[in-house]
Amino acid sequence: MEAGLAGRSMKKSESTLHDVARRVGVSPRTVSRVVNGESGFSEATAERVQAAIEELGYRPNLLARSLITKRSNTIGLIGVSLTDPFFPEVAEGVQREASELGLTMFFATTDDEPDRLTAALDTMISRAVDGIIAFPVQADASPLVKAADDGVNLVIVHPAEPLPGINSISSDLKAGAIAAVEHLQTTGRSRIAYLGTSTRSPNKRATGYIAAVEGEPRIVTTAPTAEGGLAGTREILKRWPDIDAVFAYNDIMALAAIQVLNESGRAVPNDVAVVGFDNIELSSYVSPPLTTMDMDHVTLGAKSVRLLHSLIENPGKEPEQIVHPVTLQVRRST
Amino acid sequence: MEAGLAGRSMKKSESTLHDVARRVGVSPRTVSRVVNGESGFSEATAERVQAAIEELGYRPNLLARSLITKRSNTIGLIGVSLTDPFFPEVAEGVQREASELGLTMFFATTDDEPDRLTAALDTMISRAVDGIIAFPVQADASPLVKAADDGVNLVIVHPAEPLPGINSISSDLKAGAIAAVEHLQTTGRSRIAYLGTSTRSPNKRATGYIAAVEGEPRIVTTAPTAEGGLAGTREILKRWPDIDAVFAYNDIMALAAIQVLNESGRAVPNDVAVVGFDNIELSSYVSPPLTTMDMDHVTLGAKSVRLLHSLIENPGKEPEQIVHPVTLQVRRST
DNA sequence: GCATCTCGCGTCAACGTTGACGTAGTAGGG
DNA sequence: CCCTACTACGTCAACGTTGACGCGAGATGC
Repeated sequence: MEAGLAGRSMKKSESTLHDVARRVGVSPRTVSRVVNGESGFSEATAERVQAAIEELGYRPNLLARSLITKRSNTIGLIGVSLTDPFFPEVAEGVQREASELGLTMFFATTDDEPDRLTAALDTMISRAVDGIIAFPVQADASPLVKAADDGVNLVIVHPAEPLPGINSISSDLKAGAIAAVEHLQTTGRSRIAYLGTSTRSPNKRATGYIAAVEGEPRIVTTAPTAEGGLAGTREILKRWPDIDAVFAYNDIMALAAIQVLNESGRAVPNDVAVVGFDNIELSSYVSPPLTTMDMDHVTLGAKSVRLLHSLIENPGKEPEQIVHPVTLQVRRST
Repeated sequence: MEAGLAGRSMKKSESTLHDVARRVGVSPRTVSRVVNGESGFSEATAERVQAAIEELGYRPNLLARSLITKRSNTIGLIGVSLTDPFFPEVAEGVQREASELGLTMFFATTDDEPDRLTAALDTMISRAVDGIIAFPVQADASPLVKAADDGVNLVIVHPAEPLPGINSISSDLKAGAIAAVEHLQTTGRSRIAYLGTSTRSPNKRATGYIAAVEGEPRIVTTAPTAEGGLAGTREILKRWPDIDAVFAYNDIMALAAIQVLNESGRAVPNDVAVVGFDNIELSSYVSPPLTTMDMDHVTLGAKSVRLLHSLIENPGKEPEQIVHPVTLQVRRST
């Protein structure tokens, strides 16, 4: 209501509980009760306090609140890089679920450098996060293990190796591989090759393939890249020219396989069916669109928040290792 | 050194400056000085303090520190969704630069809902961020304007419309369009059509095209989607069958254009050259790989952090509108 | 009519840190 | 020998909030 040169950039000096209290003529403690919806105040005071809050543009200072309550309602998310194809999806799921649960999210990436992982953990812990979700990929997980031992609420998404005693959530890769092979079998394929990779020793996809395939497994291992896929597929055709299906370790390799199969005069899917793994975006754009296994990273992220939340709410809860199903995405390559 | 049932999950009770101080036999204030690298302590005490910090696993409580210093060394990043094709790149650039500057990042998405934008701003401000970067896309920017008026350090990336008095950073779309057209001209094309869209009124790309093209502009506007691209390109061919180049509003439309051109018996790039805009990932995988304009979102994100940082360090700094260049990515479609 | 309870507050201390200021002891200058 | 300056601390209050507790007034129970 004041005349003059108001407007423009009035840097509103943050007001506090005390300012509101003074305005209304009650104690700060009473304002605090109203703000937090506790009991112990009359309807009339509540209204006057609310009015004063509006007028002053009061916002609670969550730092001060957290300092005393020992709860910040924040969680941290640590990943490798947003240029990784899956991490944005995981982060999206984390963000959605966190927002749903009223949690604010810290975010950091490590580029798989152990020092940066340690640094990210340190700052987040120093900022009193209630818990941390990590999607560490290849990196050395020992800083994470140490944090968990220190009592930090921690959930690891897709740990590279099993970490007993630590909360984690992984995709059911073996079941996914079995589903892929079974899909090929039910669509009439019987000579199914596995275009695999040997980078990690106990490869769950390979295990699933071996469990599901009938007769002698046809396995070639190579690098998990486009080049590896090209070479590996040629090797497969040389060793078993009569195959009628290829199950690949990932979509990039599957696309390479399609290319080699076409070059060799085999039509996909008529002569040879191809199933990939990962459901990268590209796989729905190529011709023929690729049948593949989808890990549903968004849901994976959301689930990891729910797990973390249950840790926060139930201190001393026993660690849990959740497996998340992988679903078949049927397109035109099978 | 203690025997017994130690190990396992020793929830290390957070230690404070007081604990360290007691251990060393100095005052907390002295420990604080050592931790912050201030002056006023001897080399000997510093060493003993450091040792005690190690032993106790002391971490400064950044909430308490921020509460009193009024600086949190945190910034917030608000975007629409990580499923948006560009936001992860912006976020990656923001994260890298923030990490470089010692800033911790809050993160939130809005799905273009104004209420969620307001909510994200509110919590971040309540958590005393030093500044906020927003990548709002279509949403109503008024909550952002209000925040800026309240004195929040704010940088908007790619504001939908110019917001005078507010710090922003945008891609130089007009210059990009000019560069695209000039590239076509220098490679010998003279009858260049623009496959545009009419969603936003003063379209910078259209302006650039009109400025650079020689003779009468050939413009068709349609929806900025694959379907729009198909229909628009057919319209172009009907009206100007003799065109030798198409400049599209975005890559999706450019890819649709290539498809229609091929169907009409025109070879790309031999008969007609095509330039897109955005440099989406897909554009390097298609055949022929698409020549397009790259907005370099990672650098854009990094620059926005530097701008925000300068705001934080220089209170009262005049608002700045930065334009970031768009670069030509030549591939095989031209 | 008195004890008891509940409501609607207020008071005080504490969370872990740093800013402002004080001070004992030593060094150096004249 | 005194004054000044500096070093190496310590003390105290404050940041904005909430937990623990206290207390008077009115309602309720018997």
